[in-house]
Amino acid sequence: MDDRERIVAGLVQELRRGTLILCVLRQLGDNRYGYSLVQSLEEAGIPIDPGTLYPLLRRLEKQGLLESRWELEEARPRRYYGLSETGAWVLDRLTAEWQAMVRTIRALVDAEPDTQPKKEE
Amino acid sequence: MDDRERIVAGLVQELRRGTLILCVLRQLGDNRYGYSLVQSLEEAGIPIDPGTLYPLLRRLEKQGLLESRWELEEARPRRYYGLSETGAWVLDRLTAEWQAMVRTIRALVDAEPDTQPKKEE
DNA sequence: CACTATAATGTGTGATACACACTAATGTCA
DNA sequence: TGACATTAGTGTGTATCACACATTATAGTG
Repeated sequence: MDDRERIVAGLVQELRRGTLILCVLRQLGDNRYGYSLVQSLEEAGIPIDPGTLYPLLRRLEKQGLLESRWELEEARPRRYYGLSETGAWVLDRLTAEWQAMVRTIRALVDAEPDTQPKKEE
Repeated sequence: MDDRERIVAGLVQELRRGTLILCVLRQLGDNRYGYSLVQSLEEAGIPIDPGTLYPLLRRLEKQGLLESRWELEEARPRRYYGLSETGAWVLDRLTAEWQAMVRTIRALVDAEPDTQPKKEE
């Protein structure tokens, strides 16, 4: 309800942006179908709307990072996704970049902000 | 030149999204003008295009996180920005959310992906 | 058998924000 | 004087995410 809370919520959403792909790629180490990803990410503390995930999966497949196939034998038809070779390579690179970014930002955030406490007002 | 490199570059850019605001807010602990932010962030390993930063600053000011004033006494007129009270509050919250997010993702990324090495094919 | 919940996959739209290219002015130094 | 750095800004295109909505199929309940 607070204005400031709303601003923070927006910024947090902006922060999550992009990390979703990292998380999804990571979870696709073994084959999964969309709905199971929604659930396992939810459990991991990363809620994702199905309306966000499914287009994401299609996008990643079009880029060649994922491969999918319909599995019709089971109780319900499900579309299983798995990392392609390219996808695995990209995941490695992306993970490294993510960790570098975290270190960079930690350096900024941990830095004393008050080394020059004041200037003239 | 590689296709895969281009994909990674795009995803990294997506990762950076949102973190820019965190970094900028953090650097505004003491008053700064736009161009100096471009330079200090560059040194810190976070290059930012002036065409990205200036609209960002105006946006943050419109949201009430920043306050600015023209400084005409110096060699060149510069617009100095500083955190407002709200801005400082938001920065605290955002920093906490960021760190929580980093922990959550680390838990995902550090998890062994090969606990169930194979399924039936 | 109708009705509903839930599993499972998708589509369409709108808000937002970032990158990039561009403009424009002033100071500095060779 | 001319080139370059400094400093601030605008405008446009594109991509992503959230949200609401749609669709099919199965299982369960009265």
